[in-house]
Amino acid sequence: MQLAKVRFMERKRFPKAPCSIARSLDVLGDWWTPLILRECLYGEVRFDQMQRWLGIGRNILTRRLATLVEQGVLEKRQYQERPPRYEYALTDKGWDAIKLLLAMMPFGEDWFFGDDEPIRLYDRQTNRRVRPLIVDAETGTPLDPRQIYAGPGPSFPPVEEIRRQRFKDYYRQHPDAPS
Amino acid sequence: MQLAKVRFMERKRFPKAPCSIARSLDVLGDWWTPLILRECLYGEVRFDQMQRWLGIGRNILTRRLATLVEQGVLEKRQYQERPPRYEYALTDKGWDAIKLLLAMMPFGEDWFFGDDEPIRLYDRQTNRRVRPLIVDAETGTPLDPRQIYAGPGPSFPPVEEIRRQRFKDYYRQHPDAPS
DNA sequence: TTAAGTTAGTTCCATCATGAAACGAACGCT
DNA sequence: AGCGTTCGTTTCATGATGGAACTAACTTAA
Repeated sequence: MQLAKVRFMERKRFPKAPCSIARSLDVLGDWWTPLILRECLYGEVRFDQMQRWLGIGRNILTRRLATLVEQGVLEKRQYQERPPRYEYALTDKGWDAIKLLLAMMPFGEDWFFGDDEPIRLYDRQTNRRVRPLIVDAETGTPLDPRQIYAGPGPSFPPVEEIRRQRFKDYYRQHPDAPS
Repeated sequence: MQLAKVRFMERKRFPKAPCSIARSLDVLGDWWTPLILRECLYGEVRFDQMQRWLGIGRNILTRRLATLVEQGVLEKRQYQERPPRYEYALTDKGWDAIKLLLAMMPFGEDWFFGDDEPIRLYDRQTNRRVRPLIVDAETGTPLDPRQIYAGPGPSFPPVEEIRRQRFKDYYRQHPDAPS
């Protein structure tokens, strides 16, 4: 018979957190998942290819792929009958997740590589170099995080309203902080 | 006397990986770090504030903050003499990291919230709504990951050239894949 | 001046997650 | 039949984590 043991420490997840960041991290917030998606972008879509390039444990890869399929980020599809072999294809959601990886590239280049970017992106049609940049969708101007503040949307739980208030207070006291 | 024990399993890190994504993940690739940075964006820059909002263990928070300061993402600064109290301010590098969080928001909204975005961003000057979007820096057009391929930059280790070749092979065989 | 509260941590411990290596099942080749 | 390859699963030792208790230094209330 199974006793109802008290559970300490489960990795915290926020499946209902009213925060896009937390929810996104729930999907790809661990160490390996983004790298697995990177392999998909590079065209390494088979179990063994991924395993070799990443040096990830096969058991871990098994679990991660299962989770990603479960979450609708990847799609397992058979590419061969006998023996049955599978590859993992990005779904629409998966391709959207790839955008987050693209956003990481300029950060890595700026802070770790300088002119020595290890990887470059090209347009498949024009073969022209592509550089990801985060802008404001309305105006098209590059986003400066220091210029931004956050506020609750329409469905925000009331208790969190306090946070917005705090934010305003803080910046009232430190008009130029933190910089 | 300290015996030279064999070390199994350390969390894999890629401090020298020729990949901006891996290097970025080395800085903020775990579960809590992005949420800590989110709190900084919201103006919750003190130990106890962060701890309460996030529900993170204090020991973990201690370690994460130390790491972030070490990596130059945050700066510990005294805001009070007696008793000495500190707050954590984003550095330039930190503000750049915030951009990655901003990139996550549309993903979370599109796939988890729909019109019910829990958090909105506003311009601190104009108070106009701001929506992050990833575009190509040259042309300003929204990035479509399916339209992109990756290639090695100037400093890429030769062995990785194979990857590029593979990539090309793959897409020669599947001109429209993976979709 | 004493008692209680706050802040910013550290320490200890049980449990979870991870990487390495071994194992295994299904098939292909010869 | 025997061997290798592919795609995993299982086992095990160790690292990472969350929770609770503890500490040290100071502030505030009585």
